[in-house]
Amino acid sequence: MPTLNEDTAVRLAEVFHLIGDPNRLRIVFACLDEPVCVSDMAARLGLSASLVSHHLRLLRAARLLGSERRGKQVFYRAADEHIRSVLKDMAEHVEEPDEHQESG
Amino acid sequence: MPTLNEDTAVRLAEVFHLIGDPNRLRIVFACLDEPVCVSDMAARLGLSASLVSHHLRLLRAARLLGSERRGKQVFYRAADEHIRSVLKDMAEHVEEPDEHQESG
DNA sequence: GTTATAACTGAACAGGTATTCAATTATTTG
DNA sequence: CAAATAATTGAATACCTGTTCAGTTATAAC
Repeated sequence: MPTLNEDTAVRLAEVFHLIGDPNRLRIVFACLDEPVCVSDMAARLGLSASLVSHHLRLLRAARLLGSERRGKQVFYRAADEHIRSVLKDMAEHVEEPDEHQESG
Repeated sequence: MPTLNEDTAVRLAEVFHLIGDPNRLRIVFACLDEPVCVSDMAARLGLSASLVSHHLRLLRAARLLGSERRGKQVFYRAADEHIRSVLKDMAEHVEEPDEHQESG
């Protein structure tokens, strides 16, 4: 994997930028395995519905989440398997102690 | 993987935030497989040495990169295998067409 | 129709941050 | 020592973004 194409870098970075916010990351995690409606999400995460909705719009626009309306409620869920994989891998990295490195 | 611990979310998001900038992402990619010195990196990416250095400091502080001085030059390289895995997975996600989703 | 609930939207604001420029610190060479 | 190259640092700035608040739209129940 050599130097990264500038255009690809921008698109990739956009995705990382989105999950680079704690609340947005928690939102993605919340609907990783099952669809969750906005109000439940807000309650579970202790955030306002407005804030959650703002974040959901961004996540959906980037196709990280998909949405489906059921009556008055709108359910969101993680889009695909890649997201799951990425989050799991990165979680491992964070948990890890510090081997790998010769200077800080 | 249920709701994400708030503290873990913050630390995870910090990592994603770092590679959520196009230039920083390209920097990580540039030294993914081999150590690269700052000046080479700057030249290759078309960025000032100062800017690259600023970004490198953040990446190193988060232990995404490791550094090693060789004479006048300082070489940086990606820290471990997780980074590679995450970037590869996410690259796939970006390349993918749009299956998965019932509403935009 | 009205009322109630769920979600979305826009404006506004505070705090954060990517970038540049100038100056400074290493390290090597003459 | 001085000169040259490599890299780091700090301040300044222009831009971006997460959050809140108030208002609006959509759906369901009465």
